[in-house]
Amino acid sequence: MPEGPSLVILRENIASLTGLKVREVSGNSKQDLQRLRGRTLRAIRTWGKHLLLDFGDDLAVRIHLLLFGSYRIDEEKEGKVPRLALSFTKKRRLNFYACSVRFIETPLDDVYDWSADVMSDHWDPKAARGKLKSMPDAIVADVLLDQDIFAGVGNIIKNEVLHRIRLHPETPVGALPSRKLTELITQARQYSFDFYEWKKQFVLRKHWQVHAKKTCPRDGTPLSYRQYLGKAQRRAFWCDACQRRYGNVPATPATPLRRR
DNA sequence: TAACATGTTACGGT
DNA sequence: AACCGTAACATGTT
Repeated sequence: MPEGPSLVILRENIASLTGLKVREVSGNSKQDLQRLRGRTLRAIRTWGKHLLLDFGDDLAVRIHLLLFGSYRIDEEKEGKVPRLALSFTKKRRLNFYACSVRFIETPLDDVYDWSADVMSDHWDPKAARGKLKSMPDAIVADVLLDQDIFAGVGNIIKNEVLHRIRLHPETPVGALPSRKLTELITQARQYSFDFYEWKKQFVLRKHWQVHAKKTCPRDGTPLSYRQYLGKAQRRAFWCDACQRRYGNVPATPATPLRRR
């Protein structure tokens, strides 16, 4: 559920709540939810993996679904206590479960750098390039997950983008030829839009080339897999035959199993 | 069925 | 202060 494109879909699914007034609020969030009572939902925005319910007058609710979060529109989830349940006028409802809920009491434009959001109209590839230039030693698997650079990109998108551009996950940013760096930035956004379309059509999974796969779709080469790769310590799937590693950086030894 | 996963944050230690 | 590693959280799926 929770990568950037899924949040855009969520935003679109609840767009019809814009302009409605909150009649009742409940939920097990620690925020003072009753402050929302009687307020009008002025706008719904997203930034990366954040859903932003803007109630105006410097009060917005930030929802982050993390790994397990979910939502329901105009219905309840059987046997689950909502973290936040909003009842609106016109008998509309919106529930969120197992997620992070926080108030933001600063204008959203002051808090968020919209140019970093790969799904945003304000996405700025040049800004991303500048940030990447300042961190030559970081590996590409880590920078794709860096929300200050590629807000909305998650682990699936990371793995798929790197395969699409035939780039090894452990390549340091500084070792990338200029054109490859351009591809990385371009495809971080392009793949996210492909993800968005496939997700809407319920065909996302079948388009996965490497994520959670065993062999490379190009020629059946067994994929390499590391459970905890890079600083982010996330799963990486890649093909050593077609994903090139740049730079004279020795392959890192297999990551020791992280204690869990 | 136990382990894991599309994610992040809080906290303690250095 | 900045950085690092670990625990914690939560739930559907395999």
